[in-house]
Amino acid sequence: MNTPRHTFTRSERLKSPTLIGRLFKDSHSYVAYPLRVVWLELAVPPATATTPVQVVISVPKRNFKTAVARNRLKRQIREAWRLHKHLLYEKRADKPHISLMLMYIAKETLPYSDIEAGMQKMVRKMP
RNA sequence: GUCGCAGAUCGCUCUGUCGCCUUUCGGGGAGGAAAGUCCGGACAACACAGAGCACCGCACCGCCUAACCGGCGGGGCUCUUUCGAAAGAAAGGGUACAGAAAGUGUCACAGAAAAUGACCGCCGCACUCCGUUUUCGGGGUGCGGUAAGGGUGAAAACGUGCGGUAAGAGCGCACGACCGGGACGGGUAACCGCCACGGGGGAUAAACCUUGCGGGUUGAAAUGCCAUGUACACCUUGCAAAUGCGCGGCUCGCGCAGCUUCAUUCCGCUUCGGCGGGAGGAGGGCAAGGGGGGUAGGCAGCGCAGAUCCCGUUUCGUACGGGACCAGAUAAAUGACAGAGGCUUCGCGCAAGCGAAGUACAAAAUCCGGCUUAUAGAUCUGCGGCGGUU
RNA sequence: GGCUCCGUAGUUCAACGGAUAGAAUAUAAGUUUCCGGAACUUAAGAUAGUGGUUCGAUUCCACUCGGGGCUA
Repeated sequence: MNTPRHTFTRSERLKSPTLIGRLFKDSHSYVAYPLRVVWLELAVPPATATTPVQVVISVPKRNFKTAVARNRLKRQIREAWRLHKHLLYEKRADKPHISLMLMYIAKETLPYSDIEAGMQKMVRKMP
């Protein structure tokens, strides 16, 4: 058993505005508190993709007014994704590529342990 | 030492594990405000004969500056404190501070009157009534004169004194205050001092306005460039079919006929291989080469650069030399977690120390110069008060 | 990123620079009713904040805070 490398490079991020627009139009979603998960299967993966999943992380300005608070939450979510994404990769080893959006929906800042628990729940609920 | 005010500076550190962006592969990687976007520029594209009007902005003076509604210094006005009997002086703060003698507007309530000021009062004249019966005194009505006195008000038509008058009045005079243009002295100037002359006009321009000065417009999502494909306009060549007519909302689409084709279906004939006809579907070109616009996306603009800062020399305008600073992301990198330490406050303790809590505000988005706002805590300088020591 | 507009009771709107900021509706109390509704009477409730101009500011000016719209 080789230990997976917990990386998070540029090609693993979802950047295309058109794809993100499709994510909001026709997609599946569920809640793994404190995260809301929006995802979409793509038959043809984008050219920039090198991994089974491309992810975008979002924290709404409505709930967190200052950029400092939003940045810290996004970084914590990113770390949780980085350390747990291999579980989702194993689960979806022979299924199509997906675009994934993780939105932070709690009204206040929660400790990192809660975000980590939400990330594990997200992997369990993903089909 | 402590408290207050003003100014200036700094604004947590280290280790481990796992990561991110960038790179010339050595390395580098948020701020004093990166914020608000309130001013001014650099830079870029477009426009551009000259002048005027309109619109917007600015408004005491000098200097700094690439420039500014910025900074520094000065002047005027004004407020506070201290000293002083007062005049005034000192210190500190504020100041959008051109023009009210170009014109227009507004000035609530109160008050006689708020800008052509006569309500009461005072004075004169005429008529009349009463007392007195000589003069005179008092009242009423009318016509005039008068800004000395009057409750008001934010503001009341220069102030004090003398003269003057029927009563009064800058009506006249003296002194003083204010305004105007002028001489002299000081100052680069704003302005200040002083002298004589003239004047009598409330406030408000962050009301309209007038005067002077400035402003071409748009902003890095500007702008320039590259360009994937079983996508597309157009051109050439080749390929057995790929043409004609009509309609509509007419660079596009639809319908009908013809043409080509079919792992479809029906009928007829059949030597069971097929052939002919009808229905239905599909096709409005394809391939190769050229080639343009440009979507997704990418590159430049965008930083080892500079109106930057420091030091030294200098002919003190400046020039030269040396050094410092050194992010470059684009659905957004500059971190997450764990541990240790520092600092502040509180509690316990004689003390050493122990424990608990806190450690701000806020994150680049082309780049500079300012302004404004947020900010735990720390350091330095100056001034003042209080206490202690010498 | 740039440009631009707005902020008045809980809500929707008024108010030439002039008295104690007005109206509707909502809220509360009372009258009426067997009870409720409706009606009537009464009360409470606001100029986003700070500073300035002015005798006087919701109004004029500056800054701050909050919200909306336009543009690509």
